Amino acid sequence: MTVIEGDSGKISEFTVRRLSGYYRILADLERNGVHTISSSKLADMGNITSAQVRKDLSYFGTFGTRGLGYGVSDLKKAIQNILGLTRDWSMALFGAGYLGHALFFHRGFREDGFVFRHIFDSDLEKVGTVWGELAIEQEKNAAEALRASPVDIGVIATPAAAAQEIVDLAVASDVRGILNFAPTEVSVPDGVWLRVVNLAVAFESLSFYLSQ
Amino acid sequence: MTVIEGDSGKISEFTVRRLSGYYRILADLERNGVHTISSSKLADMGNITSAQVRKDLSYFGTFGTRGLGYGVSDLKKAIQNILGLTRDWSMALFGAGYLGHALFFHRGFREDGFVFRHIFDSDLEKVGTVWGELAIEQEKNAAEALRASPVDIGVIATPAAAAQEIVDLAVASDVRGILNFAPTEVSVPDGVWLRVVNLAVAFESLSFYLSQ
DNA sequence: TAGATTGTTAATCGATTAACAATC
DNA sequence: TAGATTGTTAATCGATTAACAATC
Repeated sequence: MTVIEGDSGKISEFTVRRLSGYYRILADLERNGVHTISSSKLADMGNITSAQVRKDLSYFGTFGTRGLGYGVSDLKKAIQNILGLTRDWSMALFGAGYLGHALFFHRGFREDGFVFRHIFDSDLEKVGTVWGELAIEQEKNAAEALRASPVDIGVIATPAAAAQEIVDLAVASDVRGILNFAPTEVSVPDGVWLRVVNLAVAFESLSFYLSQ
Repeated sequence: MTVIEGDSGKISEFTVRRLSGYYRILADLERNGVHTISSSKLADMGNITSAQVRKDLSYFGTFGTRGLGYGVSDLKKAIQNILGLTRDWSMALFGAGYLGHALFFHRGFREDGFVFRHIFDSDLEKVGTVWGELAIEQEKNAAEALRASPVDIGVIATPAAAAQEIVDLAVASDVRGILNFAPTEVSVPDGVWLRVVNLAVAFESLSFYLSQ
């Protein structure tokens, strides 16, 4: 388990993922005009326990009122702040295939502050094609393009074989984080954060349980 | 943590996800002509410990030879069997948007035995459009279509607002598993397996660590 | 005030790792 | 045989949950 050292000790990735869940639920509640919520109601909506909710929040401060619960908008803002969603993150997409296309056009990322600034692909046929308002650039010019206009995050949606090379390129271009959607293990140096989304794992894990 | 009761006790989802990782690594090794591998080499390739590899495998039997390690092809076949990848799984895709498109055309799923048999969408503009060799069907005819031609797994790639309703429809049509890609919590009755892939969680968790 | 609910501590549960006898 | 490596047990580590005093 990857952990980070913060003011309040070590925060596990389990906690961070649940915070992301609370954030979405709170946004839904706010949209529906709900003003306060208890840890047990929040827990029910996220299929966990109320103790877990309170414990997760306790790593970052005190956000509730005993006897009353949490203010929906206040807690949502607090979590938004904890997750670093009060600022924009600029991103470069590597790989303009089906998955890259889905990520690029996925609503919600942009609203959350995740903004694509570059799209790179090695296929010259694709170079120049415009997605939204962004033209696909030549992958081999990526280092130069990223020097002129750097990004925080590299999103890897290339085939497995190309992934490590592209990660290295992104790292050399000073990205601080990598989101890897390619179905292969990649490594990054210390100081660069890595998140992995492996679709095959989800399918295969379901297959396992269905087979039992 | 979801667990299942098996012959050898309870298998945690952590173990299943790692098995999926071993499987991919072994497939790569086999493709590269490697014949044997030790638990520690396999561990290095997956960024875990050799004890973890041996422990995971021990839940299902003994697959190695002391002093020598594991036969790559044999272990790959054994894991393929454990994960239920020796048979085909038929699937219905709900939601023919960007993400559905990416999932449908993703190479590798089909090779793994995951085959889409239906595509449903509520947008009448899309109905009739052919993807690969499959025409998009009207979502409101899904129950009927699935009665005529049932599937094992429902893949949910609809907007959040529609997800629970579609899950209920899929469950009523006797799917045994749900893969939820919609950014919302959904619930399924006992006896139906649920896996969740939430892309926003990956982005937001990266944002958290980058903010520290 | 009485009821509700937080924040936090201590207990429990389960996952990971270390260690080593078995054995190729 | 000696070296290597498995399979498994016991120890450790860390995450979750229960419990409850604090307090609105």
